[in-house]
Amino acid sequence: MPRALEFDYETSLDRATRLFWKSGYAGTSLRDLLKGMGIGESSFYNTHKSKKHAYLECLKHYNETVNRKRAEAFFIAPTAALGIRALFKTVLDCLDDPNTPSLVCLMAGSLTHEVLDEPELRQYVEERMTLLADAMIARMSADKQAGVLEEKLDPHLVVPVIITYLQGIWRMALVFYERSRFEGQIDVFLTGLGL
Amino acid sequence: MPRALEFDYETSLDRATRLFWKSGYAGTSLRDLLKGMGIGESSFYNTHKSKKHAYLECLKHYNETVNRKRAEAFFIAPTAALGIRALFKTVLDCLDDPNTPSLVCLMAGSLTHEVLDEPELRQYVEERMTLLADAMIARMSADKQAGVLEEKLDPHLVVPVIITYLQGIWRMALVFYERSRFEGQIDVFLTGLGL
DNA sequence: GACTAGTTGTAGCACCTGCTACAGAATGGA
DNA sequence: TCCATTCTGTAGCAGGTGCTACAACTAGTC
Repeated sequence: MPRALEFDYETSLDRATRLFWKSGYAGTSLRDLLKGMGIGESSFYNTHKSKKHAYLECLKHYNETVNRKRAEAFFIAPTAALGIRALFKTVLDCLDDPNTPSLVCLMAGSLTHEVLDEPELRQYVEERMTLLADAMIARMSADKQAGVLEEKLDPHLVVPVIITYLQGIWRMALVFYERSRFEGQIDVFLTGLGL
Repeated sequence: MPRALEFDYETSLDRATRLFWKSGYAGTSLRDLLKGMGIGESSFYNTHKSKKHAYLECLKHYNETVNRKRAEAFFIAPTAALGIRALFKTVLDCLDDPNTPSLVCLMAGSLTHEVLDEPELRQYVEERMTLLADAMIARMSADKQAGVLEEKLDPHLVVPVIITYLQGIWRMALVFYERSRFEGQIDVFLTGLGL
């Protein structure tokens, strides 16, 4: 091994993730990235095939850190219903956190032409969203069998509704955000669904 | 009047709108616009101060045509509840229409940093969204007074929930769209709210 | 100490971005 | 017919884009 990397890959990736998170894929130029990551073009292209691939790595990193915590909040809760409420709470906490780079989740922010038009990125986003949906569906089904959840509730129908609403929240927050209002609206939404 | 415009302003604006609608603000270059509109840079900058202002004009044009029909569907319906269902139907019809340039409403697609960071654009989007919300709230309040709508339903809480869900739909459609599934989900969502 | 394999900084490529300057063309009124 | 006024096409600017070529550097191996 003739020469070691002069920068820490993990921290540079974390910085890149925050940059993409803040301004989106197209809104973050390569120069912005390099400056934020603290490396030069050579180092960048030695570790990332292209800007697109770097973005994909950032998406993965984001899922393994930020979204992982959200998923945990869901799974730790004693019931699916409480888990979903916990999940929404993490979203509001994120919106409130002054440390958060942006009012859109990086994954939710990837639901745009510019990202979805790239097959590799699209595939990953689709994959991740189905993964989340399937996990929620499984959890709710288990609750139903255990008798904790109303029998008439169809997880295959309710879960997509929840995810859709979640996406809506990330968009609305960009325009109007006020915690108490959002809390009230989420409550109306979830109790309506019977959760 | 020394010389008349050689192109029709309205049709050129309509074409521009469809281009922005298809690929978003940043995704549509000035060259794309000119080509699609069938005019040269001189003509463009004689009628539009800048690309940003042209986008604003397109947003207005979109609201006066596409969104106007949606609003009409809402107001024509005998009750607010039916109006909201009619509104959702127009959205699904739009998603199904092969003539539709994109699976995101131009207004919903404007809920991005790139657009919202421009003060003039942001102001217009905010204004339009509050306008729609207020109209829906007023309609629901009237229905409540008339005894057509459940008393316990709070329009100021329910309407934002509906709009949030609407935004979510426009995002989810980019990833997974299937009419029958969406119909089922919308029904679960609205009946949950008591509509 | 030479060799080799890897990393780094610099300079620059070809292309695209929104936008402008300017000459030429077309039309009305005097 | 000349003028003024407006429109249009062309050419090009200054700056930004993602990316690459290349020389210099750094380390471990022989």
